Order: sequence, then structure tokens, then C-alpha cells
Amino acid sequence: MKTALMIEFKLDHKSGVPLYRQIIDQIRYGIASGKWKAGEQLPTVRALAVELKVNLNTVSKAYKELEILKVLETQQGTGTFISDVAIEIDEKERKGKLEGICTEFLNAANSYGFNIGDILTELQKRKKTN
Amino acid sequence: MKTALMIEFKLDHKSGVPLYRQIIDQIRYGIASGKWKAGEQLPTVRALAVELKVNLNTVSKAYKELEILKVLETQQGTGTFISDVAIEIDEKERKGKLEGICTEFLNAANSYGFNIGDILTELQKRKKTN
DNA sequence: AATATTGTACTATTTATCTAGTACAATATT
DNA sequence: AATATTGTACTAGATAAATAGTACAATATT
Repeated sequence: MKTALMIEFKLDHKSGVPLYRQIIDQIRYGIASGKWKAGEQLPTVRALAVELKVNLNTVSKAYKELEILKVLETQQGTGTFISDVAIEIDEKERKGKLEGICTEFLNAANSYGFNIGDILTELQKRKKTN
Repeated sequence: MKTALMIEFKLDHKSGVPLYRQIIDQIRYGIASGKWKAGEQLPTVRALAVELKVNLNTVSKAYKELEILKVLETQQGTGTFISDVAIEIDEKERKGKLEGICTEFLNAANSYGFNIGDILTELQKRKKTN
């Protein structure tokens, strides 16, 4: 059995962002940034729950949502692992997700009176400064 | 007294999006699209509540949030009106809002493993097809 | 001044969300 | 086979959000 990854993030109980969502986002970011590799085992729900001082179901909820997203794979009695397809997500699904969040974003921006030109200008500014 | 605007939208009770927020978004969109002009009066909270079959406080809540955003102006006993500054929002505030929603969006996209280049590619595709 | 019309305030109820507690089921280890 | 370890299921409690009910206050109209 491979050793579980060390979790390096912390939870902000005052942010208003649900704890399980903070866990999800930070795992996703860890994968996206290349810090975590396919096949590596995550801490058990109990271990991470203790480390983060939350209920094991809170961790379990995060893991389950990530499993639905094909980011993690779980096996009862064995553990939870970074999915093989987590890094190179199926291109269709990835494209669909990108389209989805863009649509949602554009609708929100539209309700504030911003059009796609405004958005592009702002984002291109950021690309330069990154 | 000017006649109140006719409200042409409908609410979706099944969408999960709060009713007061649907009202807010559709008013914003009506202004952004130029359909509604500065100084025009909106329906009274009671009239719109009846039309949309919701409580008057639900409409009031939407109007109040839009007043905080300087989109609407209300006067007790008189009515609620499209603000003079609703159309040409103060450029600083507009810029700040744009930056804010872009930041929020990029953070969310980042947690899904998308970088700013992915986003720009997708959005530029949309600009062409619009 | 009286009345009607407008938005406001306060409370209550319903609904959804989030987290936790506890018992269970599946797999691995001994 | 027995035990430990892992994830799961179900329930409960607490909190927040959303909507509604009702009474009030300010302005306009007559």
C-alpha cells in the first residue's frame, strides 16, 4: 500500500464557504497544479477528518463529489485515490465543463451590464500581468 | 405620474434560483439591454407581487438590493424608479465590479484545472459566434 | 383633513444546507 | 476465521436562506 499524501491546506471556518467545498477545491487545485499525481492515495476519510478537525462525513462528502467528477476513485476497505483520468480529463467532458462555467459567468456578467467584449478586455489584461 | 413599466418576464419556481434574485437579474438585464430608461417607474411592489404571484416582500427585497446597487431609486408613497446613474454607472465602480466577478470566475475555473488561456480561447470562440 | 397608494418593518414559517453522531458494509490484514 | 481498516448509510441537529403574513409609516391625491 502506497503511503497517503500529506494534506497541506487548512480550512477557514469563517469564510462562509462550506468546509466540504474547501476540501474539494483544494484537492482539485492540488491536482491541477501537478502537485498530486494519478494513482496516489489520499488520506482516509478518518485521517483527514482528524487532521482538519471535521466530521468524517464532511470529508466523505467531498470525496464523493470528486468521485462523481471522475477526479477520485474509491474502494471500500482500501482507500481513495487520484483517478488516472484526473489529470488528463476526457477532452469532451473538459470542454463541456469549460463551456458550462463560461456560460454561467457570461450570464452573470450580462446581468451587470457587461458584454463579452468587456470581459475579454479585462481577462486579457490579467494574462499579461501573470 | 408616469405609467409604470410592464414587466414581461416570468419566474421559474423550479429552477432553484431564488425568486427575488430572478427579479433582480431580469431588471438588470432590462436596463443593460436598453429596454428600460432612466427615470421610468417600475411597477409597485404590490402590483408586481400580484403579477408574479409572490409576496410583496419578495419584490421589495429585490428592489432594495437594486437600490443599494444604485440601480433603482425608491420613495415611499411615490414609487420605485430606474436610477439616473443606472445606465452610465460610475466608471470606477463598474471597473471594480468587472474585476471582482472576473477574479471570482478565474478562481472557480482554476479549481477545475482551467487556466486563463483556456478561458480566453473559449470566450473568443463565443464572440465570433455572436 | 380624509383617503388611497406607496414602500417599510417585524415576525413567523417553511425549506434547504451543512455538519455531526452513530451504526453498518466491504475489503485487507493477520 | 478473526480483527482492523476503509468507505457508506442513515439520522439528527443546527444554522441560514427564502418566502409569506400582517401591521406600520410616508407620500400623493381628493
